Amino acid sequence: MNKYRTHNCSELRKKNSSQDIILSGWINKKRDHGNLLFIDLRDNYGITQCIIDKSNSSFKELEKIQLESVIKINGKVVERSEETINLELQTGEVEVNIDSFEVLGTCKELPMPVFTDQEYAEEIRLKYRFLDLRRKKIHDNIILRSKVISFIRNEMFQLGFLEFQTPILTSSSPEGARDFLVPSRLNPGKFYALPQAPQQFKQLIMVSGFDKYFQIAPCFRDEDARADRSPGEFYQLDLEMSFVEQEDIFEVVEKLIVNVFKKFSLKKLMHAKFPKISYEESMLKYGSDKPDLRNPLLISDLTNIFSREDVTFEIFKKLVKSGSKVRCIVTKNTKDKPRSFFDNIDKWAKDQGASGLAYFTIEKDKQISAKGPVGKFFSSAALEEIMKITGANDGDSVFLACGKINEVEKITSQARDKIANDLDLIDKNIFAFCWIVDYPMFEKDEITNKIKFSHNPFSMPQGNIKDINFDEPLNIKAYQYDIVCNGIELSSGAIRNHIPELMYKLFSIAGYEKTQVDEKFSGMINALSYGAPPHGGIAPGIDRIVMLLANEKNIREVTMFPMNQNAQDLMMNAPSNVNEEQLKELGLAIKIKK
RNA sequence: GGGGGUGUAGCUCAGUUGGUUAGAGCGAUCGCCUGUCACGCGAUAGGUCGAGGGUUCGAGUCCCUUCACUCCCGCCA
Repeated sequence: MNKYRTHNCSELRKKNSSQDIILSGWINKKRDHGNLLFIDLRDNYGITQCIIDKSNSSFKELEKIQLESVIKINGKVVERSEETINLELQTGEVEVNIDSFEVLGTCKELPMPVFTDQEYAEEIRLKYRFLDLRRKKIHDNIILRSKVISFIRNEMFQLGFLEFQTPILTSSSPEGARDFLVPSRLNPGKFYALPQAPQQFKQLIMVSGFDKYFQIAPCFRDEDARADRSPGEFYQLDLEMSFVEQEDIFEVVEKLIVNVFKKFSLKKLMHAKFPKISYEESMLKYGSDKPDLRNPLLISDLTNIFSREDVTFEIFKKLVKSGSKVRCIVTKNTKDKPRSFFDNIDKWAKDQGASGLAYFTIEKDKQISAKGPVGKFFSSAALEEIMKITGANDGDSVFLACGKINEVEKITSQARDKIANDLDLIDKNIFAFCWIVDYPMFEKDEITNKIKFSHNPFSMPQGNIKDINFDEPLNIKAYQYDIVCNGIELSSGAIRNHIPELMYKLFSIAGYEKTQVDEKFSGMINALSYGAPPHGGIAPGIDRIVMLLANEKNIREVTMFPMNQNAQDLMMNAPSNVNEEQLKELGLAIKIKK
């Protein structure tokens, strides 16, 4: 028999009555009646109420033990009387009469309470993460994470995938995020990089003939944090398949995602089959390549309206003439909303750094007219045209933004969220998935005006390779795709370019010489010239999937030991200084800019 | 790198127009209490009001600087 326990803290039931048992756990709560003491004993599995009174010689001693100390209890299970049953506990029909106890681990005065629903500052939570993790909600989130990952593993094995590990110490690559670097002792002055993703390795696995690979892969990117983005490291379900087309990947991943979300959440899926939206359409209708499809508001383009004679909104007309775009959002039946509703949105837009959102409300008397600050600039014929384009009716309002295309896309995208939240249009009990497809292979860098890869440089361009017009690279689309759920980018993938000549060609468009490609991607470009199968894959973000399933807005709520926003681990004190000896061995000197 | 929010007891927070000795709940310590499950009652301890500077007869409160945490922009193929 185990010396610490015969049962865990959620096991005991009526049928155990009058058994002598041993429990071990943390003191969750004490209720001290002076001559009678209740102790809620907690472990990973649950809570059991234990009881002792002054007739027991260890009563006084137990009374004084701190909450969150770990104790072992020898006692007898007894049925509770009818009126003292606690239905909120799984073990609530019984309790344990304590015979004797032993302290296994004492607890100092707590820096923060453990048994409470109260929220408290993240700084202290992270510093005492081991206490924070005892609290029910986050404890359950972490257990959920474990279950989701093991479920995914099983599904992947059943689908015929093999799990492989890939190196953590690898080489730095151009393109993409900032690398974390690790100095090499044996090769002074040289550095390893932590992988931003096992991208090249998984392609090499395909070249090696393994056909279907997956890994719950740690990925490292030295970029600034967001609520849904850990600084430093995160996990992807990295997968790759040989001899596949885009649709084959979609089928596998969509099935997997649907199974995971159905198993671990009660929320409904908005679409049984994920809709496919082209990048271009998404940017137009949602202003973003990660649209929240729960949000019914759509964006329309009204640029052409502003070249009409009967529209006299001169500020916009002038901007349109010099190449600006006008986009709008229509809100249904908002004619009776108070002025403050509209002005708040305009003010909010200005706070976001935009020049504001003009608005009017469509009214119909004998003919169509527009009310509101800029309503007078539109003739009824122009308004009818706007109604045709946007599907607006009388009683609806139109919010307008004008500016360079990127600016307009950004502000209308944010305004979609803002207005939908203000009007409470988003159903929180739904998961709305979609595929974003047909990404452009290249884009123009705003600042340098140079052509660069818009996503993954290893993606396969669309169309027949002989027919691709490389002279207009901005028109080349790629077999590149994302999964988006509720406005969160869940994964990104592509059919890969496995043809070395084509790879050189594309890299040359992005300004890389052949020799540079050979040097930077030596492992892969070399491998592709020894018989590479057509292949493709995708990498859903594990942390974000669990975040959605746990209904959390912050990724740290589903991460066991997260770093803070400045990429510091407050519990382990990382990053930290190293001593001279270590630096010397690596041939490094510290030069801190002030 | 830039913008917003927050910072008062171990924890969560209140603190009026700038005015006496900065308060409450939880926690801690001590005492009372034999059926609680957020047990109850009483008492005690606990404060660099994030830090520095300024205005003022007087600053938790007003001004300037700065630090920490957080949210957002940039960034994240």
